[in-house]
Amino acid sequence: MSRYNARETEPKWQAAWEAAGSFRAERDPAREKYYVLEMFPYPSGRIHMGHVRNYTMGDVVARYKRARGFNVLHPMGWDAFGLPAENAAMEKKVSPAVWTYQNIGTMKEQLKPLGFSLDWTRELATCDPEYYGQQQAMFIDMMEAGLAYRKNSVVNWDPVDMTVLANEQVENGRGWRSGALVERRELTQWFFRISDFSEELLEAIGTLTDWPEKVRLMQANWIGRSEGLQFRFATLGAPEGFGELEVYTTRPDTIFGASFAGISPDHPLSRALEAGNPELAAFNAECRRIGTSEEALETAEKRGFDTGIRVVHPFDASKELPVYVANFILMDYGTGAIFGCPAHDQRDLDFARKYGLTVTPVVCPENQLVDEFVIGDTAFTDTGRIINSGFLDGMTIEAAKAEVARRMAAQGQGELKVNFRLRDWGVSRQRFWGCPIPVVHCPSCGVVPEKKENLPVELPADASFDQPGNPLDRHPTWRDVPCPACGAPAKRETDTMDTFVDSSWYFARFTAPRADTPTVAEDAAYWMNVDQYIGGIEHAILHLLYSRFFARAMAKTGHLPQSAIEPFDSLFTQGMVTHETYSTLSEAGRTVWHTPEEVEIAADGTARLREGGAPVTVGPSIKMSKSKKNVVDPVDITEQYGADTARWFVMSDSPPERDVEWTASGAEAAWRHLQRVWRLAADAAGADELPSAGGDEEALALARATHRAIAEVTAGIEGFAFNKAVAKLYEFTSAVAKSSAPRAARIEAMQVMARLMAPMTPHLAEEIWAHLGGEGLLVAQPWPELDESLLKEDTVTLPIQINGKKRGDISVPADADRAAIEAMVMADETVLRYLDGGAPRKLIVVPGRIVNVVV
RNA sequence: GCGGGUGUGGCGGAAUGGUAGACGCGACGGAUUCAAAAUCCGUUUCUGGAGACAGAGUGUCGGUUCGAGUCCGACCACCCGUACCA
Repeated sequence: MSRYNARETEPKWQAAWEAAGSFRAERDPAREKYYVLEMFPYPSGRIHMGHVRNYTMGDVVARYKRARGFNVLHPMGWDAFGLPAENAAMEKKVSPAVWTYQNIGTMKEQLKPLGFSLDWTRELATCDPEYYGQQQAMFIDMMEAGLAYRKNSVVNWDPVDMTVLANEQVENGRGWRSGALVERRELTQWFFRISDFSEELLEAIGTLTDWPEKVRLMQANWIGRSEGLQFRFATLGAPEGFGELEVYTTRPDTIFGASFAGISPDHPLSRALEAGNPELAAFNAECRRIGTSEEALETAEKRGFDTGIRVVHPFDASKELPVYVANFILMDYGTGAIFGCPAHDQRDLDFARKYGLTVTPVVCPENQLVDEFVIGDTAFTDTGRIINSGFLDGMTIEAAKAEVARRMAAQGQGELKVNFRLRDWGVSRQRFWGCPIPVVHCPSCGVVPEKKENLPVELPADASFDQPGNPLDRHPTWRDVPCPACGAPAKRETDTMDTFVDSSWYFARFTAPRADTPTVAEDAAYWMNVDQYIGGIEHAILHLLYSRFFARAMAKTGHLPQSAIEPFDSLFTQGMVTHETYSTLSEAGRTVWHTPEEVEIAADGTARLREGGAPVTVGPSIKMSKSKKNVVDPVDITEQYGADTARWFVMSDSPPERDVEWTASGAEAAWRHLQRVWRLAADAAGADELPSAGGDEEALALARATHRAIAEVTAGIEGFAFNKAVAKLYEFTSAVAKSSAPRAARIEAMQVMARLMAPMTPHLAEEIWAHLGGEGLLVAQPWPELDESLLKEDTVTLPIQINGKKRGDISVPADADRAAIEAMVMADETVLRYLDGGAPRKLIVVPGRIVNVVV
């Protein structure tokens, strides 16, 4: 018996598919289309198990849908701009473009042998001028449509490297390279008006019925609609021009519990006070060192600075509240100023306790006496009745909110306002390796878009990375250009675009990747939307929200049909591939990460370096990442066992939406199973026709198993439960192996086996198909048809519970009614034993499911 | 901090409120073999018992139900995101 040789077989079928053009997608209005897309990879240099898992899932869907008769679009590209290329440029003296295209070449070489059914003729890379030139054209359209504008905003500034840092590059408030304390610096930057769409993006979540509920929730919370009151305090002792302090609150009902007002360190009032108050200036400087990330700001110790300014309570002029600058108030949300009601907000309470401010409860739980209600260390945030609040006393929270709003409006001091947490999308990056923002700054004309015929504005090939900062800033021949409007000497914008812009429309570009416009109407109309989008849960908010916005912006500027403003019909978020982390400490006390290959794990679980034997700290299993070096190379698996084994393995065991921890042990098992299937096929083909009594019965039993497999595998694939589909294929394999059905029946079973396995293990499936005399390429065959009549069972086994515990079971005809089952149960030996002569207190019969006898 | 998720044998996991542990890995036993590899068959949640069987058991504590891994409440641990990593 010859063994199945993946190394020879896989390239053979890949060549056959290539020659047949099996995966080329052509627009054909006569056929129903299906667009399946996996989030495109960043070309880091090598593919990893996460890619294999992601693209295998998409490929299973693509191949299955093709077998179902759809005209399938399944493209691939590269999310090719980004920081790592610049880091490589600085560290290895290689140009970002060279580094990136080399990586793309390597990764393509590693992907191809996996046999994904991709239309490679549509390949694109976002760093290619062919792609980003069209992006620049859309940027100009968006400027003209009022969707792009400039305003000031803050960045992390490294004062030693004189460069802007990404949040990731800030470690404990210091720059990762220089170690310098980070500052916040204000720059004029480009923004997209995503906040104009807050309400619509929120509303439309309701239409995304084939998205995971968790993603819809996360997006809704991110957009963060709140209904509140915006009002103005009169100030005492504030500088010129700050007679009022405008605050936003969602709890106007607690206004009588207010004990302080708080403003962000970046609030204009705080900035105005800094000049004459060195202490405050120092406090603010320290706050700014926390950086710009919300996480860092929120987890930092809550601190405040009493400005000495007071505000007057809007309903009681005798009450004055101190105004604090507080490090936890974000300038980006609301007005950058709040009032604090410690009794009913935990953060305010912590703050009040720290600075000795009064804590007055103004909402009392219904079941508690007002006199006995005191606030300890926990703020009361539930519902109740208003107390200690003058004219609000006795009201519900809702009534009090309305009353406060009414009186504020009457006093001309405030108004109801709907607020969103979602901020406009800042797209400027002070970096080289991104899509240049196609505008020119002219001393007389101001900000002028580049002429479309001059696009693309290409990145220079000769940038230097020998000093930190953006090389475009110090590249005179690239930077100095005539103004597109008046021709006078002017300067290009040297900021490039956020890489999220690149990934916000690549799905649309795939429908016409070589066009000299961003999209082509007919192609977009035919192929959009993406029917099935697959990617990591880590993109649940930003990438998907930006794409939803961008599709709307493209519709407004005529680049997508209105029907495509929600570009992803169905979304599946796969779990990540995780692995343990291995680290040692360097002499300088810094953490040094090691790859799994560098580490040897002993039987007792302790780990040491293969080289030198130094003890290694084993960290928790987290997302595979280059920076932590906890990566496993799929190329090794593919070379040893073949693509089908790797594909089969990543589809088995773990449910696709869950994280999977990579272990090497299963690959061997997957390979063994594929060998077994091959042997079964070869056996069936070579079997002698044995005249066996009962052959018909055996054949029927095998046909039943076959059709059960068709039903179960189909359900598994349709329901994105690939691990269950795989489990059912294991069972089916077992059934065929044990069957002594005649040759023809076994050949038929194995032909169905090949067709059911084809989405996961396409090469093996083709080989079996050919070996068993199947017509043409299996890839062009339809999905096996199910004969429902073969699924029906004559008898079913019902478990019997006594008091909810299983004590036995009975076999009953499948069509037995309740009364018949009851009679059989009451005659059952086990039941009689437990009843001990008595009558059951209750008898629950769920036909086809279970029987429960309560004694 | 905040938002979202996950938690079941030695391991990955299965289970429309209805037999907890399908399927796979590992382990153990057997067949085949001069022997091994490969392959095939069987056992495998834990505790007690020769066994029939009994008791316990789905992160922790409590609740709803004839019946809870599944529903509700409180907590614990870990993971993802937190707007300049992609």
